[in-house]
Amino acid sequence: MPPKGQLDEHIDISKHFDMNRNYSRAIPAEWRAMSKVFEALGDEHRQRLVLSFEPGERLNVSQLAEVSTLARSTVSHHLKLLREAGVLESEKIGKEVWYWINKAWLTQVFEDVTEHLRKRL
Amino acid sequence: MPPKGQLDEHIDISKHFDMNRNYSRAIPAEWRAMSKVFEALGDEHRQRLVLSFEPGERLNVSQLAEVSTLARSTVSHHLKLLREAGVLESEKIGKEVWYWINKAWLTQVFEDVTEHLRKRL
DNA sequence: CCATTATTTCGATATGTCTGGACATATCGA
DNA sequence: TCGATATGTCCAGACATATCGAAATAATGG
Repeated sequence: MPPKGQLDEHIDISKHFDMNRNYSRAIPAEWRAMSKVFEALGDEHRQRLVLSFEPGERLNVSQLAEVSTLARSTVSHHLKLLREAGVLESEKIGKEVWYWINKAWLTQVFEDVTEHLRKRL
Repeated sequence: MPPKGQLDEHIDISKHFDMNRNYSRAIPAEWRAMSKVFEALGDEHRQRLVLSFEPGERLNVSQLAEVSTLARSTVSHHLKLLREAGVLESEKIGKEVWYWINKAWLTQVFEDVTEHLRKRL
């Protein structure tokens, strides 16, 4: 008997489904950007941190650590991941580092993925 | 001039920012649904599996395992997570289990989060 | 300088996730 | 019922992430 995955010589299986065979190829740009976002927002603590912001608001690490149940250093770690994912932006002013939501970019990426979902999936 | 969000030492700190203090409270419904999706799509292999589908297409586990670089049991594991997250749906027909993208629901959830992002963040 | 404050980095440990092979279950046809 | 096929589950090792406190870094004011 043929091993799994091997094709029956009489039938070309490729004609039987249109499956996207690009599995190992590059992921579409809009998904690649979103990939980091998914990863960042997949964690409940990071999600809560993001939801701590009011519209247009900037918050520093101490303020975020204050409402969080985590240690300051841990909050700092999560903020770093959120910033690297593009979810948050930050600016250091004096001793403090202020964070805010990268709203425009985030909205754009979400819309791109939604569009890709609509048209290509 | 003081940067936005910076505090005056003479005045009660609580009056200077509207930070959402509901950190430890319930996460909004649209984010709770999205939470699992984020987690599921945060993994590159799972993302590739999802992107393997052509519009409206149904694929079974063997087909998905075939294009994947992972062992069949591993693919099965990832498919389970994607199904539990609501990204994929499945139906068993005979010996085979067919998977497809839960497009309508997924689109809806993405739009809900985008709306929440627009209006509340 | 020195002390203070805000934040990040480091080190250690705990916890969680990914992975593939072995095994179990389900379905179908002979 | 038996054998083949398709899928799911369990397990254990490898690997990654989360967490905290302590130490290090940076900025400020005296």
